[in-house]
Amino acid sequence: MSRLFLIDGHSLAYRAFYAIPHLRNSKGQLTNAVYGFTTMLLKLLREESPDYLGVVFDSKGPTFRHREYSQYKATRERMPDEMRIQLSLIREVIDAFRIPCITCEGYEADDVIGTIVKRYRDQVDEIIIVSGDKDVLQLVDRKIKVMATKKGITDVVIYDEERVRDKFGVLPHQVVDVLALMGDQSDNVPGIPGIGEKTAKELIRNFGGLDEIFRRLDEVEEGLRKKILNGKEEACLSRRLVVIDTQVPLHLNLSECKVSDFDTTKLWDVLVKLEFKGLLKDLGLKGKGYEVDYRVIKEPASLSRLIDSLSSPFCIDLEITSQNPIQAQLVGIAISNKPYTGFYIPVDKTSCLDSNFVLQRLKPVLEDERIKKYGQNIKYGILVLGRYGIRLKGIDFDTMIASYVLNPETNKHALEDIALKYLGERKDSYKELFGQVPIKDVPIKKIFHYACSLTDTTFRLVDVLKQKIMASGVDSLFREIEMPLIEVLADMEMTGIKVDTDYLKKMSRDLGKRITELIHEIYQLAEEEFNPNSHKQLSHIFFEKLHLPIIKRTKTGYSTDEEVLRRLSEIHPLPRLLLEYRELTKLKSTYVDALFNIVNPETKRVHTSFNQSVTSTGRLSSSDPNLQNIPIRIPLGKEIRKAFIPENCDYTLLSCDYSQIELRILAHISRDQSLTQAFRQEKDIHTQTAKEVFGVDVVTPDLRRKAKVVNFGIVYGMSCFGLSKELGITPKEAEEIINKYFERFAGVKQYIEWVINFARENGYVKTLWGRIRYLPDINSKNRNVRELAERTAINTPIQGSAADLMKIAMINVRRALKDKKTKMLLQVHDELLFEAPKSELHEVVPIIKRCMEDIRLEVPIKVNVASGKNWGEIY
DNA sequence: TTGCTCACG
DNA sequence: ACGTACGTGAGCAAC
Repeated sequence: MSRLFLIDGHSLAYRAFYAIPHLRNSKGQLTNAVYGFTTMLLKLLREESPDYLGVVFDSKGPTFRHREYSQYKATRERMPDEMRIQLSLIREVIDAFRIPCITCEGYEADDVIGTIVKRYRDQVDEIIIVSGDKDVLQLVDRKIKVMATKKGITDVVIYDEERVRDKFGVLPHQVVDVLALMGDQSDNVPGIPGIGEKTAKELIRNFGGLDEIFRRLDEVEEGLRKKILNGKEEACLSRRLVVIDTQVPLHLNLSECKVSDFDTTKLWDVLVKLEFKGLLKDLGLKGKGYEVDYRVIKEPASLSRLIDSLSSPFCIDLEITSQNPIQAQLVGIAISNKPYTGFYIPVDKTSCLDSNFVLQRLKPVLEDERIKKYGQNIKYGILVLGRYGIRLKGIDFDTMIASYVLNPETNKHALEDIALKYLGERKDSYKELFGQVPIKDVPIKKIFHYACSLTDTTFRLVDVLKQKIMASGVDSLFREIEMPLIEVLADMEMTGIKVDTDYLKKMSRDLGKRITELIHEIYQLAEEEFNPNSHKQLSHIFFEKLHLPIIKRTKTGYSTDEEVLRRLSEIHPLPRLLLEYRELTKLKSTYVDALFNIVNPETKRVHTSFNQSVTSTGRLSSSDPNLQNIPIRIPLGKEIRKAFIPENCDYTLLSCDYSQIELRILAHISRDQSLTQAFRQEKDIHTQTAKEVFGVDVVTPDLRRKAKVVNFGIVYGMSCFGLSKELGITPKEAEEIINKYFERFAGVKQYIEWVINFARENGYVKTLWGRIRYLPDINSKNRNVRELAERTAINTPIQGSAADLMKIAMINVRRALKDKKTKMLLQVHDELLFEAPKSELHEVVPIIKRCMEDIRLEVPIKVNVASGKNWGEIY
């Protein structure tokens, strides 16, 4: 049985465009319609295996219908530009599938489809029209069906004769008569005024067709008859407009629609361009083939030859047993120093190349500053090599970091992502190649190719990324800040911070006891046992059993967050208990117990990971454990900080934090008179703001608090609603405060307007040190989306410049402390934490202060220094 | 995996 | 009429 499928191209593209709201490639181009269209096409090919397939598009110019009726489709909204630009990409995809795109000048897709249906209905067993448009239902008969998208992009429904009758109450060939009577809003087809869907269908059901109605008008009830008589002309016109023309002068041969293999090269190119990684994988497409020369180093002599050849830049990657660099064991080393080549040195205790031997041989090269090293996530390599007593030097280019400075917004900086994006090569990840098999159990003859391909690809990426970095103007950010920072972070991670495990143990016990008590009290008040961690069960108790008022909703139900609980505790004792329960369990599970479990039992130190390629603004992030969110605001939480201690009693912890760094940056960027003056005169900035905004001379603590909230809000691009909620005042009052602020700090207002404009015109914003963040949504038609982009445009230069500044300081501090015993341990965005011998304090404090403050801006930069016997007692 | 909540700057 | 402050990571429940 042979089947022909005819797709209404525009109809399907529209459906895809609206079904998939946001999808962009890394260049910010909208690709939602192409993606949806391609997915649907692929699904159709797979599930229906059509014998013949064609995609039909409307022609560009006016059609005979426009000549017939000048108002035809006049109310139709113009195709959105974001959609229009995707049409040619859709055609490229169709082309790559070797499917014909069919159009005919002066005719709509429906007419072309109708013509094809009529012409070839005898040559195939079945024709299926794929369209979201109901007009084509008129073509349905025994052999012709319509496949319509129901909702989303994959849900479809098939209309055959019976289904049309069930759904519309008339036979397929009667559809045109129904439309002639009721009209079609979307095409601006008039129909008869006063006759809607219901009446139209009933008339056609009773009379069989339009002509029959006019012949037997006397049988129609009087009011309706009048309408029909008056509207006769419109009805006839409408009918001519909705009837599909099946006599289109079309040059097409059925054989052109014969489905064949797709053009892999073309498909590869277009899918890479669009960055549809999932589809590439789905289709099993590989990049263009290329010859590689990958070798295994099996004995000392060839190792020597390799080492001798390593005089120019090379790329290195370590194959290890674990994700965690602290416990990772070396399995092999891959090296590439020319494109398309690679060497793999397996290290094994049992062979003559054991890890110590190989590393000792490589050490002089690895530690040679003059020989440049390339790598992907080099920090990891530094940490592993550090454990083998090797200090990697000459670190020149990290492809992961390069990808990050090029586009900090994405989280796709894995080698597979970068290779696809910049080389157009699809790489298999370890998991795809070897699954769950541990690296030690993968035979060398398989792993060597994988390992060499990693270094080879990384090596070849360097040139491409260098070009991109120059073109984006982020070269000095990359060279002078991000690359040097890698070693600083590696040092800090290696050092770690000491934790008082006995103290944590006791705290865990105490918290545990109190939590048990609380649970009992909660059960009593709730009069039943339930899991207080379960948001669902809790909502049930609060809002269905106790009928407490609903304060806030979440996407899926009722909110029970802190604000809600606080307000509910005014009227019921249970929420208060829940608040305490939440606080204690959070502290216990997230901090006390988690920290205890991750401490190195021998050294009693924890080693966090500082990630350099995560945030969109340029900040660092910390994980495993996250040491950037250790409690400080709430009193009990602060107790946890006391668990962080110096190595021994000769040492002390030293904290150096930037004072009001973001507001100082704002003062610098905006050059605002009042703001810069306040900082130059070393005024308390919140007090000063309060004076200006509230117009008072004596600032009460409460007014200062309010001004502080305003200052925070400014940096975030707040709305009057946001401020009103934060201060517990009406939006009107908040608006007055904001207006007053902008009146007194006009430079800040100007900055905000300027930066939003800059983003609109350029599609990105920049920090003081040239870090870029793209904002593709800045011109979005969706207000919420656009306004978020505007707030981001305001905030990113501020937050990001502060991050840049801190990174510069860290690099300088490390260099200045090179010969000191004092060690940098942690960075918490605006604070650096050190471990210093008490005897060295007087020496290092001025050094650190100078490094951190020595950045010339319009306003002075100030660092507060404090020390203590644990992290909790510093402040 | 997603959603909610909550710890930090 | 709607939804509304920037940037993170982690634990837990429920699917």
